[in-house]
Amino acid sequence: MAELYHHRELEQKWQRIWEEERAFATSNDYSRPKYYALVEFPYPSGQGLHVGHPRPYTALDIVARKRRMQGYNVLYPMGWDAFGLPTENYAIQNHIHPRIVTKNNVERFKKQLQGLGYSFDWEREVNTTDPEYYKWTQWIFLKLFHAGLAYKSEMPINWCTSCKVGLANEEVVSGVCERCGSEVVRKVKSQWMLKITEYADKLIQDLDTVDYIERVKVSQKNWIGKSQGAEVDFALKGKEEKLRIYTTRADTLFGATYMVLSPEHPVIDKYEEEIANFDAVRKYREMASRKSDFERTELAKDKTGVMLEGLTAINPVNGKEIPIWISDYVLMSYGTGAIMAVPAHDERDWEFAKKFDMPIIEVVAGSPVSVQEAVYTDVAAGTLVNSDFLNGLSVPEAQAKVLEFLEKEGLGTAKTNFKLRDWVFSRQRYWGEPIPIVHCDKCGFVAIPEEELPLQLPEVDSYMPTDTGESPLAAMSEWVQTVCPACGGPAERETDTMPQWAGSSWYFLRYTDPGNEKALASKEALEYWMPVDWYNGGMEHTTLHLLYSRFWHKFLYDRNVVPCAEPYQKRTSHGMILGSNGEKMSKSRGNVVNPDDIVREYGADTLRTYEMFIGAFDLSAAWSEDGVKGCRRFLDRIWKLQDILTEGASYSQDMETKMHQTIKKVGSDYENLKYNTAIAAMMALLNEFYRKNEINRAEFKTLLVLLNPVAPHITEELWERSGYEGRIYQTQWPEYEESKTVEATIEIAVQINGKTRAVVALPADVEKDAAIAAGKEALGNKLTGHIVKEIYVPGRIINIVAK
RNA sequence: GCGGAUAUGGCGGAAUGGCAGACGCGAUAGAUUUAGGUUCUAUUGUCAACCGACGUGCAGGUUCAAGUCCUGUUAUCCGCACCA
Repeated sequence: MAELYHHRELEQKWQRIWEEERAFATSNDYSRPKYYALVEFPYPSGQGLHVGHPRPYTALDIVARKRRMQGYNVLYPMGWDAFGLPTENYAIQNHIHPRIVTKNNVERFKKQLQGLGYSFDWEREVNTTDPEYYKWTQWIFLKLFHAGLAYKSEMPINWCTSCKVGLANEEVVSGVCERCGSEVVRKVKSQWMLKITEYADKLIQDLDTVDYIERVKVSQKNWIGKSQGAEVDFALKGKEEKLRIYTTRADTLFGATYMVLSPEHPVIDKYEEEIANFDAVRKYREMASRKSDFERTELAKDKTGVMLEGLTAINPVNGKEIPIWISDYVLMSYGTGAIMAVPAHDERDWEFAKKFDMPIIEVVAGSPVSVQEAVYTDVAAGTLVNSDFLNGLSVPEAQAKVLEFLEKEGLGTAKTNFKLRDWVFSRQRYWGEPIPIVHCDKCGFVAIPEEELPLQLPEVDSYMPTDTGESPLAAMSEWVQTVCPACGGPAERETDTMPQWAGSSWYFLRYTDPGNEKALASKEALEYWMPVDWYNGGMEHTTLHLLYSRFWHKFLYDRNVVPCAEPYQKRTSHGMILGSNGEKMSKSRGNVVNPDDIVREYGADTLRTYEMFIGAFDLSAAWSEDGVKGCRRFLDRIWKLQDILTEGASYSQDMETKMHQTIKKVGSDYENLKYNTAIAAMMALLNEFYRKNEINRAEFKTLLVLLNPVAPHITEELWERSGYEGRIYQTQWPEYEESKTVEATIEIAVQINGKTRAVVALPADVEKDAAIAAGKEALGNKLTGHIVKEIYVPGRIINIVAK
């Protein structure tokens, strides 16, 4: 009898040996086939590792280990996305430097990850807060700046009243701060912006060239929000000036009965004198400006607005005079900040028209009820009416024709718009990358010279953001006061820092060559390793992080820094791990599971196996301690196979087919995110050995290798104890023969009218006639009536259709 | 409102249009044990307990055959939200 399975000693032993032997160090031999597997690097929070972390890490660890056994040079790296607010807030509360907090958290995280036996190449660890790392984050920013893609702009930003920091639109959730839940208000500040909109089209188009799971592609497309329409000029009666609007329904031009401008539209100020009711207009604009974006959209479902008395617009296609309104349902930040209102065929316009009693003219027929009763927006079915030269056309035909007309007459042009807006890149915080720009009264904004990078974060007395909204860096006058690199005169440093997204937008490049002092990575390393072959991360990052990093990568590609247009060849996402009550794990719900406890009590291999067995990889799954125990039992039974091990050196006759089938299934399941069924297949195989009460050396060896990517420690130990050659991590992935996965005789269900009535055992290669004859014989007198049809699906089923 | 996903035993979940419920958990009975735990064996969708009938959110349809395909519908979860 073998001794008991002591997971603790055994796991520590192998983690030590792997480290000593540099088992998973990536080779720089660029002649070998490469494989780059990537998981999102964590934010090293003070709470330590969450049980959610090991799910994706184990999944790609399985892929990485399998690839190594298949002869690939594998890069599977890990690092730290360590700038960010929680660390800074902790530092403020406890009066510890964020650098120290980060260092402690990273140490803890690293120890926890190493305790799980991941095959990360720790020699390539990166940390976004390391000046040698953020030197290159700043370098990329300067490239963007020189290319005109980074600019400063006065603009209303989302201001978190509690964090005292500007937030990107994406960080505002339901009108409150994504991080702290406090109220978000609008505040005008001068902000650094990145022109991601310049890449909007490419970011959509190139999705066709990559292998992302469908819902990730869909959400990227929705976020970018491309729409094709037209810009049309409406004349102002008695003025030279024209008002430009944006529409996706130029076909409905004849139905435009009024115009609506955004309250911020500049033309309003211009004609202050002529607007008779300017006091009312001013009042409305003030009210609108006080509202946050959230209030404007969420709380103002009820349409409001004011008509501009004294100004009239002229519909360019029919010369009709129409009134101009302002309303906050029209946003200055999209299109031209002005629309033509076609109440018959646009829901918002219809509501507005009903409220303010504006005329509703039908120009697309097909509605079952009058457009006075309900809005009609069906593009596919309608036919144009009341529209002069467009009458009788379908919507798409009308769109083409009216556009042709507008362009010919110089009244408008086709125009594509995007919902995507430029990226607010400034944070008024300490714990982030300093923006390497100075402001000189004479020269304006000037980049600091590349040789001066990294521009290090100075030591400050307080990390507390100021009430005025300035970064804590602003209080460091010694640091702020500098000389202009262009003219040598006095200048001031930028005191805002970069958002957390910055460091994570390019980290995968640094892994390819992390020590490089001359470039973010060498050309050779980038050409060999990029693109990432498989990137897995959370669904919560499928819009922002993915979009931002693709944007930076495309920019770097255009600047000839990286060799490919897309950073990630394949992107998958994992589901969340929920508490045992099916709710999201959180301290307040009291359902948090600490991975350290599981590792201590059951072992890292058990935790890994359980998290892979818990359910479909891309769906969320609830934690179950009983499920953990079941996986531990499975490993115990693997361990005890030692007791029934016999000497045979090839698969036994009756196990051969099963072995080949299992190799095939486990291998393909590992590739297709079906870790749960891979483990189920190995459990079934294990049960088979117990049923026979024996396993030979060839069978055991194969089973150990198949299981190794999931449970690396126990399989390495059993490998050694059984006297197989070398280490299991150095061995080859087993091959299977397709012909040997097919059983010689198969059991086939025999059905009458689709209901199973008998089962026959037949040779796998049986002919149809013989199969049906055997089937009928097995049915015997159950078969009555006359036979209409006989169906034989090879290897599957015999169905006799009888009446 | 728009977009995406999900719905299968007591539970987690399997099923290229071909015997629904693999695998695991839990449960029941038995063996081992002083006992509990562990381990082992057997049973375990429901009803009927003999043949059998019924079963994948709900209602239809296609097919020799539907959890799977089509049409409609309900519920839950996630994302976005006046983007003209």
